Amino acid sequence: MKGISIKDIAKQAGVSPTTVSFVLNGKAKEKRISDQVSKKILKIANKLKYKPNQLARGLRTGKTKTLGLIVEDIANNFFANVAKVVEDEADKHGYKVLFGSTEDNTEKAHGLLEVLKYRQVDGYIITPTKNMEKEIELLKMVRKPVVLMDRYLPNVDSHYVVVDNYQGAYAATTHLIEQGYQKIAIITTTSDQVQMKQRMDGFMAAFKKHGLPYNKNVVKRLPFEMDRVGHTQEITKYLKASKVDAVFFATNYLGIYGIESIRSLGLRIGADVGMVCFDDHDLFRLHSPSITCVSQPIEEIGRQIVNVLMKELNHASSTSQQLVLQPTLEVRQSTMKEVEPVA
Amino acid sequence: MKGISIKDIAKQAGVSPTTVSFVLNGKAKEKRISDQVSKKILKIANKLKYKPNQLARGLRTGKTKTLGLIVEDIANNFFANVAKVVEDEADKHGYKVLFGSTEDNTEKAHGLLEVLKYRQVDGYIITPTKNMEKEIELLKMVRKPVVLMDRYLPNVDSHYVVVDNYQGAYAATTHLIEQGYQKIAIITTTSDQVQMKQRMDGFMAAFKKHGLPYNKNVVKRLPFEMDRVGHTQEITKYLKASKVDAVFFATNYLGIYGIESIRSLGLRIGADVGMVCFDDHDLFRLHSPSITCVSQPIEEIGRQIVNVLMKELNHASSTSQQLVLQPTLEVRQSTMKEVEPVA
DNA sequence: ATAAAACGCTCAATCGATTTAGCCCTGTGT
DNA sequence: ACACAGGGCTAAATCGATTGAGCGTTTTAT
Repeated sequence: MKGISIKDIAKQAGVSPTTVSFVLNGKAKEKRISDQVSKKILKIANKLKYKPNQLARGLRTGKTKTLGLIVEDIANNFFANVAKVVEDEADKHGYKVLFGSTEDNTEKAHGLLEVLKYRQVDGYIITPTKNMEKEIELLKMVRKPVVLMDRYLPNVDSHYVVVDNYQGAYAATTHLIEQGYQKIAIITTTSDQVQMKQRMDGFMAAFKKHGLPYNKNVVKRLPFEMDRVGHTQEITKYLKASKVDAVFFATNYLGIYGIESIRSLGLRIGADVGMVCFDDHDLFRLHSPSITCVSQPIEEIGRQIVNVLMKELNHASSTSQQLVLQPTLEVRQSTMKEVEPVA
Repeated sequence: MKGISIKDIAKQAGVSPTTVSFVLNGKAKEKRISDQVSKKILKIANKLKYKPNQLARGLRTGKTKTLGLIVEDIANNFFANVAKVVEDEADKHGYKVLFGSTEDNTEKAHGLLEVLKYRQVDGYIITPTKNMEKEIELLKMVRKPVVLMDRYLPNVDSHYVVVDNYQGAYAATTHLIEQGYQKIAIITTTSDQVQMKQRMDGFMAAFKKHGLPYNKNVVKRLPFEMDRVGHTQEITKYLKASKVDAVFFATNYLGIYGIESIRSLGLRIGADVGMVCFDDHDLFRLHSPSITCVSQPIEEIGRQIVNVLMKELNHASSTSQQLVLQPTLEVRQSTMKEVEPVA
């Protein structure tokens, strides 16, 4: 079941494999191959539908034309959407994508990197977990392009594409305040990764700016590993105990659990408890009442990630490309104290 | 930045690369390598953290330990969730996954297959588009294991893992009828692929069984390529014109568009228009009113897909493994004519 | 005692493409 | 007439692992 190889073409054209390789790699001019021979080879290659064996090529050149995509959770709406854009864009450049989910677990992330490394992927797109500084540095050492996404590592100088988490959270919180909510809380993860920290900071900044009393009770942190039931129970418990009148959920899945929790308490979203969530979702758009959220420009995130990576793959730059894209606040019904008629 | 190769180990152990290869591939006994040498090699390999170069190995053996996953849309909730399970399971067997979305477009699917082919993936997981019969047959010819998912091709004898679309649709429709809805419609895709056809058939069978008048007006078909706006407009138009009192949406994204449409008409889901959707979604669970749906056993689908594929990769069987898993009807508020108090 | 088998390991070819070094030929300059 | 410079192409090494054939030594069988 062998495919067409460079030898087959060489044989048919009556030339050496070397010549075929030169021509097929566009080095005909540089290597002074005559036009006649070039054309003949091209024609035959076309006729035979020759496709270079990527393994052989990779073995020789060290380039596999493969990217590694390590996300937190490929089943999550945000990451799945980014993955799609990434795959699409990469494809345009002739790259394929290997993927894996970390579940925000350092061990899993480590395992994924390990595998991708000895699969010799050319570049990495990584949603880093904590304690990944060393591994990222290591990749830099071996000159493998890396683009971090969704978050970055403050102590590592690397390329990254993220959104302005601070501004997003600040705008969301300010919006809640301006809508007249008084006792506002933030529900976030236990993780102290930069994107979460920035969302916290944006939240707090809005608090300060408007002179709201800030204390540790306004923050509820929940571990990523906890399951759905655990999350909703914890959120429900917290909401019942703390008597807040609005909540900022720091990620999309927390927002989803949050909706469940608020409703299980018999409270009306918007009227009784305002809510904003970081990251959009079909669910937020269509929920009644619809959920105000900080929407990330997914298309652009994906495009830029690949963009940066391709630039690096072609000619490594000395300075890190660090893109901070602006999210948009999608104002919906969950932040209206007066209940709007359901559309 | 070369990695550790078999040669390095050979040198350190004072043996030939051949011997190292034998030992590392568990052929020590078979190839009569002494225990001392075996152990020494193993120890050195461990110390050096040797990982075989998959490219070289693949070039020689033709096995890449890579699977190709071709889905309709990786950003779709269902496929993203299956992808996650697949990646996880494949990983357990030492396989990595390359993925791509077809958008249900034959050309795109063809392109993906082409790429995966000359990337020499060992096995394929495919959500086939129409007119893929030839390509699947071709893969069979070259003895590449293929498992179809979500749907299969009636004219091709292949492995597949799907759900019982007929039963799912039958149960959903019967449920609508039993809830007292009279003018029931189905909104589906223009595609005549088997999963859609079976959902249609299940729908119609329930109609017949209960003596409901069936005519072509109860069916509305929409093309996959249409965008959100187009979909909602068309659905809205149809609902307004046809005066149905319940709708069965044949896929999750149609259901999502359907919710938008029904609401834009100012109708109450459940009370004014009952609805059921094939395939579950967070949105359906949390929507008010919550949406009754036919839920697919995603975990098991993913596990079985990999399961079947691994069996084939180890020893090709002569008969096709064709798994039809049972979906479950999740009864929720969207099929209650009396409006329940929103929880 | 001697051929045959068992041991324990290695040589070298192979997978398919890339790439360095270099061969032979023709034409130009002197 | 002779060196030298391209022009046009190829041989062979290389990437790292696998594998069929085989080589020298010792043990077993007859």
